[in-house]
Amino acid sequence: MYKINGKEFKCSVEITNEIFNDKWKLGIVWHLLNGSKRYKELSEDIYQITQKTLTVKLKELEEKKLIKREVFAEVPPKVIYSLTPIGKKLQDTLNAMNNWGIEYAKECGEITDNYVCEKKH
Amino acid sequence: MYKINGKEFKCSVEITNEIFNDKWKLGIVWHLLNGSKRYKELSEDIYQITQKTLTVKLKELEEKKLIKREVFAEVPPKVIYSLTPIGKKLQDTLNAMNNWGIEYAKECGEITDNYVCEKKH
DNA sequence: CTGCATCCTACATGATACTG
DNA sequence: CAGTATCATGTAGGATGCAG
Repeated sequence: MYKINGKEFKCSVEITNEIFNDKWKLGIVWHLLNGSKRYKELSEDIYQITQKTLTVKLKELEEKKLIKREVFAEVPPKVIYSLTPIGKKLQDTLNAMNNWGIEYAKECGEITDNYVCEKKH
Repeated sequence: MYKINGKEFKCSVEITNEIFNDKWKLGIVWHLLNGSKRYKELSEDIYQITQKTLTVKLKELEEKKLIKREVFAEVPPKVIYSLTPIGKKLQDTLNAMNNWGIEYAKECGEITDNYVCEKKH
């Protein structure tokens, strides 16, 4: 049994599932696994996320201590987002999800192009 | 690039993320990795899911070809749910999520008990 | 560039009752 | 036992505009 911020979980899979039970957070982490990025870069890299949602999700990830936010006092402003150590540990999970997605596409869909994300893990 | 049921995905992580972008499906698969189960067993094992939601999620998993549904013509009725081969391949992903959840609890929460799910992988 | 403030809607989930 | 049928609701996410 686990307790995080007063909330109880009976199984550790529940923890991971709840944190990433949304449309975008996993994708943000996936992109940050390539290295630190600015707000603008993320908003360009992550297909079709709106600015508002990106801001919300980055804040959630920061609150959950998965990413670090660094503000540079410049004009124009510059903010760098990067993964914390525990955030980086999501690499294994994301890799497994990535591999399974490919398997699933082979079996139940089609691969229409050789373009595969813009990852270089 | 991938296409599944007419829908396009730019990255295989997106596929996995979209399928499991809900509160329950991953947990159902996680339980079925222990072996086939009846409807009733699932509804008892999976903490606090309602019957309606369980039915909806089982149907979705079946449509996506992750589980198989077998009906036995008996009275009272008997229905067995089990993972398909592609469903079973989620083992790696679930294991990774399980491990990460434990790491996260160690770092950002607390482990209040030695009870860890009822898994025996 | 990096956000925040509003308004709005769809959908996932829950509560409850009922059935072959 | 294994579901269906209704009704209700919270909230994630989108659209748009503004700001330091």
